[in-house]
Amino acid sequence: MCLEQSGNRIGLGKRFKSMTINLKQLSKLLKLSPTTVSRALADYPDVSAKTRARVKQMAIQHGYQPNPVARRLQKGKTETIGIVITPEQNYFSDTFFIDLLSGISNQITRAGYELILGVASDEEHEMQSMRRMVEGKRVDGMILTLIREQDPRVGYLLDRDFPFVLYGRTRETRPYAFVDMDGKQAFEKACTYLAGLGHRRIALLNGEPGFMFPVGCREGYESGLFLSGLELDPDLIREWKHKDPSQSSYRWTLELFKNDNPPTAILFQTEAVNGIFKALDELDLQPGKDVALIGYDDLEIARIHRPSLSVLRPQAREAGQRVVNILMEVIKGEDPGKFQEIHQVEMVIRETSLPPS
Amino acid sequence: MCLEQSGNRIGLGKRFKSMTINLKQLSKLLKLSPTTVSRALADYPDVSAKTRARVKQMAIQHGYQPNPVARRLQKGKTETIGIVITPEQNYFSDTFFIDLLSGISNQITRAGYELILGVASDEEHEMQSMRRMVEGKRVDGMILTLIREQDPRVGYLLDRDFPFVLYGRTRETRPYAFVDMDGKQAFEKACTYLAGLGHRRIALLNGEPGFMFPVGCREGYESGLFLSGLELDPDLIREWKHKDPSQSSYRWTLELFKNDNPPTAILFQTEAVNGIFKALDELDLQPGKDVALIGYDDLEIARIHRPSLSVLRPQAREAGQRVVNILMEVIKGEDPGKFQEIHQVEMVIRETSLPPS
DNA sequence: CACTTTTCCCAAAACGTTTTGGAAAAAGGA
DNA sequence: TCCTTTTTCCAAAACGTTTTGGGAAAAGTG
Repeated sequence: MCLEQSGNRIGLGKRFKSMTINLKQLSKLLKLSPTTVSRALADYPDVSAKTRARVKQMAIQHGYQPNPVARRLQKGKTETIGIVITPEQNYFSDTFFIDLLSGISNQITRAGYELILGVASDEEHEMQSMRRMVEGKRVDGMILTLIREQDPRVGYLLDRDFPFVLYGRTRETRPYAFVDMDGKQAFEKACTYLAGLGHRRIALLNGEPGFMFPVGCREGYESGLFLSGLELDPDLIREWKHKDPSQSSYRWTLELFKNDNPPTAILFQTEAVNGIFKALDELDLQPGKDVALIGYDDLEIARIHRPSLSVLRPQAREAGQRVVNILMEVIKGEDPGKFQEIHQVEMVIRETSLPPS
Repeated sequence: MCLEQSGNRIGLGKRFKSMTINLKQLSKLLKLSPTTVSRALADYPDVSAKTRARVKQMAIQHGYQPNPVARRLQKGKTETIGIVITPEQNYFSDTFFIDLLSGISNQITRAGYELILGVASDEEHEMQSMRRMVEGKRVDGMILTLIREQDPRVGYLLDRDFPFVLYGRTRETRPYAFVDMDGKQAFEKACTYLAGLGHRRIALLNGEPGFMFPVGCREGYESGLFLSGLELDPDLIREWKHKDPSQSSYRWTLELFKNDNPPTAILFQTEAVNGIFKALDELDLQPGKDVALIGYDDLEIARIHRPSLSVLRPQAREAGQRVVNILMEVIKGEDPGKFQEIHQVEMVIRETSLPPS
């Protein structure tokens, strides 16, 4: 008993490793060369069907899996994609982002690649984390999210011809690959819908300037007003802060209704909904009834709130998958400029988009 | 112009690679052997101070960084840690988890390691994703979170002597390494605090059974009642569902106040706060004034809500860092049973923990 | 049968490091 | 001076794959 235990102890470190078999051992078992085994498993045509079957069967039997590190060295690839997130900017608490990440992760796994994650506290560390991945030869490609209008990451990667794909867009003249939601079309649709219901004073509570996504939202809003024959009133447009969406949107909503000609509808990013609800509550205005609301992103709260929130719903999972598929092409050497996708956004009408009372 | 462009085009694929230098090239530049250069950079004592300085200077000048893939192959390590998250179980939308992840990621980077992320849709895929990492030799160790009472992941890893650390605990007799928050002490503290204010009917809205963390919370709650000389009333204990914290806690809170002897205080996980606020609002009860509230986890909403929510605040970042430090020791071969840490939880009194009216 | 083609397999090299086991040169001791 | 010790460097092997460039045996062709 005591002996057995100490026997185990000594072997502990090695035990796991010894459970695993490598190519040379497998080939010895089969009385074949490592070359042939490798090629059999990779379905090369120059190995006979009979031996291929024999090899595969033996591989399964012994649970052989090629050591990815060795393969990466030989192939000169890391088989790894990098992404850096900055929780400070909130973004992450959004189920939307989780869906995006889920799509990304699953597609990467399907390709036999790995996703490595960096968590940065601010813009500077974000860049630092990315440089470590790129210059440290730790990844074959990068995925960028939460893009800013002037985004140094994009210039950095373009300068090095390093493969990357944006979820979003930026102001950059050189061609690059991206997948983006059609925020413009979405907000235009929402705006004309509300105008069609009879709303004449439609407000926009937009994301923080500096980031790219509010730009499209604003364009869509303005275009929607124009198409509906409504005037643009700068008093009805404000921005919430990324660092605390609820707080800033709360303050802004209160302020907005001090106006002598207050809005009857608000367009906004769903992230900011808590502050709006809070403010409306204090003002004794019923969401949906007194003020129509349409949010961008279908978060949990939008579904469970009473009244439930009408929203614009981007298909985040699908977008994440596309990002990865495109990145794989770019890594293969395809021209990034060929891959610029803008995805449509669906509108989900629930209880907060009624005609004005 | 045109020529230049096409020149660039042709070289595109190679250009990035050619920017980077490897050990052999560097050693040629220095007129030294690769051995010496490698050892100089690694501060071995058998290379003279003079050449070491020369080597390091040249390495910096040419931006040399050892290829991590080659080093991993030689060292027989992946220098990689794995983690799998399951967004279905919500968990992730919690800033608490982001803080934990942030601590984990930063500490892993500091160690020169990589963090690879799996996103699984359910328990089965969670296991599948982990097996891919472990059996595919893609990681040196695993970090597990959101632990269940009976957690197959733990048994799986123990059976293989594969290094891992839990954030949380499980029911398992074999020794394993973990970092956990002292949920028991936290809820006991909160409970006795409320009782000290004069509350006699204190309710517990606890996490879903099956997971481990609600167990400690309940123990602390019961112990707190006992220490305060209060009876345990099963009618005052309910569980919310992980899949939709807000919805289930909303229903439960409404139900609770149908009681002829309703509570004057509620203990709960902050994750469930939206449903509680919503229900209290409908019941015309003011949080803090009519019902005292203390939540577990200091989420954004706790700070910005008016009245602000008193909370128990776990130090997630620090916990994440500890998890990584411990995992590194376990990977080195230390006995996992030596590393079992339970961290204290701080109580933050804000506006929702007043005496009963 | 003799020659060509096809089928099937393999030895050796390569990927970029680190480690092992010296060996030459310099320094120290008598 | 000669021997020993210390200092400083390096060639070769190893990590576990995949790819390259054949080569032997079998099959086809006339």
